[in-house]
Amino acid sequence: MDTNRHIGEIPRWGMGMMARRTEGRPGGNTTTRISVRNRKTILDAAIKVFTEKGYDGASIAEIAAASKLPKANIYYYFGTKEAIYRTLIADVLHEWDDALAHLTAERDPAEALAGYIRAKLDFTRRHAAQSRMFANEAVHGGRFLSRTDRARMQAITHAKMRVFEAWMDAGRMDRVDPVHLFVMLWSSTQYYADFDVLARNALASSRITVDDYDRAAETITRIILKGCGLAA
Amino acid sequence: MDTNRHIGEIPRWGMGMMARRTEGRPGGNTTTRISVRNRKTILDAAIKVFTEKGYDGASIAEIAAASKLPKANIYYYFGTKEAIYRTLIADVLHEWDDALAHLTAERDPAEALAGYIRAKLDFTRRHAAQSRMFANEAVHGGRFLSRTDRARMQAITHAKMRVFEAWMDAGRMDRVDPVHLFVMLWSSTQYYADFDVLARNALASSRITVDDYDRAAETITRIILKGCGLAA
DNA sequence: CCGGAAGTTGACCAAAGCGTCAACTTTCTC
DNA sequence: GAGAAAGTTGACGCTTTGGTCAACTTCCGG
Repeated sequence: MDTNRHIGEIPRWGMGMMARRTEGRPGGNTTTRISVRNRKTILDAAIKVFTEKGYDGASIAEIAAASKLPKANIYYYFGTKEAIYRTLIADVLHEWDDALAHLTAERDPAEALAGYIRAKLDFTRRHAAQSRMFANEAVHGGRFLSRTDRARMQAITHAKMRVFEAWMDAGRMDRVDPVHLFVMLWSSTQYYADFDVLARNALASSRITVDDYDRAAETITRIILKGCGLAA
Repeated sequence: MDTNRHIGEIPRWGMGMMARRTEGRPGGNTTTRISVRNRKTILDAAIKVFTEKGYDGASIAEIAAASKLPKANIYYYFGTKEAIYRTLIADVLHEWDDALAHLTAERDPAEALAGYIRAKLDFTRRHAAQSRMFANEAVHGGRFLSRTDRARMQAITHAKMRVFEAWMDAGRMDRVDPVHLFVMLWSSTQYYADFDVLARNALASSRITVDDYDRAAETITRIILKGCGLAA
């Protein structure tokens, strides 16, 4: 209903099976100077457009305009709108791993949590567009999150929940439900990027500054740490 | 670029000025049995569609199908897609006030906060679709949030922040930044509805149950209260 | 039970959307 | 520097979409 719309069941091009488009695209797999540069240009432009308009609202024409390349050229590198989007989603998913790396069972819980909160807020501040793009995807039910993506996310989340549990077992923090603690961490650190308008409205300012992020980090850290029985 | 597309600068219908559409619509203002029923039918169907697809992704044809009314009939009651959407957004905005009513300076802070968290989670659970629709609107920068809407939200938020400050001044809770406390409350209670896919993934279940919501309420309440120096 | 208001609806329109294509130019490779 | 591979692009096809319209039926107060 989205893609392949007027192509129907039977491929019209020669060659066997599907192939073509996304994979097998003419410029889809090349790694030449030009192709690398152009793919980057396109993805950068696409982030902006997808962030502002969402998947459905974004048009290839707009991405073309933003990247200053003709529409047909976009199709030369990415066979479909979906292919561009999926690439971007996969990217952001991987980029979150860095912040998560803070949470290891060996570290001091207070230190680790504080580090995580700070790293996560830092990331969302610097990559607000991607953050929002992902938020949009999630709000729409994760239509383009593959089974693998979900499994990966789940594995990582659960690994971190086991870290919390290890801390609790060792009596190093209060016993709380790890899932919901994780949600609190995740949601409060995402908020400023994902719901920028609302945050700005609450802060009564036209832009969220680095100072705002600092204060957010401090407040969230203090409440979470104390809330989990971790002395400051 | 969205609406009024092929109408251009000059209205084509007779009558002076704009008028027509949204306001002045034929069936736009009537309060007959039939019109009330149909408007409700349409809005109910529209919530579903807008929630799933977002503003841009939703099509009137789809809303028509979902409400089992012909497309032209939708236009009889709502002049534009935007009019339907705006109505829905305005509605949800008002419905949040109820939960907020918990937060008054006179009440015991611990009790008030616990009540708020519970009420908010309850609301998002029962009106998950609207919640998500609003989240989607916010993620897209609040294109359809009028100046009045924003002002109202800001006024309410700030009023509640003053409640927090009153509690702090009276030494009834720790001194923390009220904006960011508010964000923590808001974001963690919205998460389960807005990011349903992610929450389900973390919970490793196919549906978020009432029990899940209970555990969420308990965990969030405990961490926030203790985190703000409020004895359980 | 009549006349006007309210409601219903199929057919239609123009714009915008995604994706295609074939001809052309630039860039490599040997 | 010639031939092949890679890249470029304007014009085009078909579908969907928001919105309109005019003819028709139903409803309701007097």
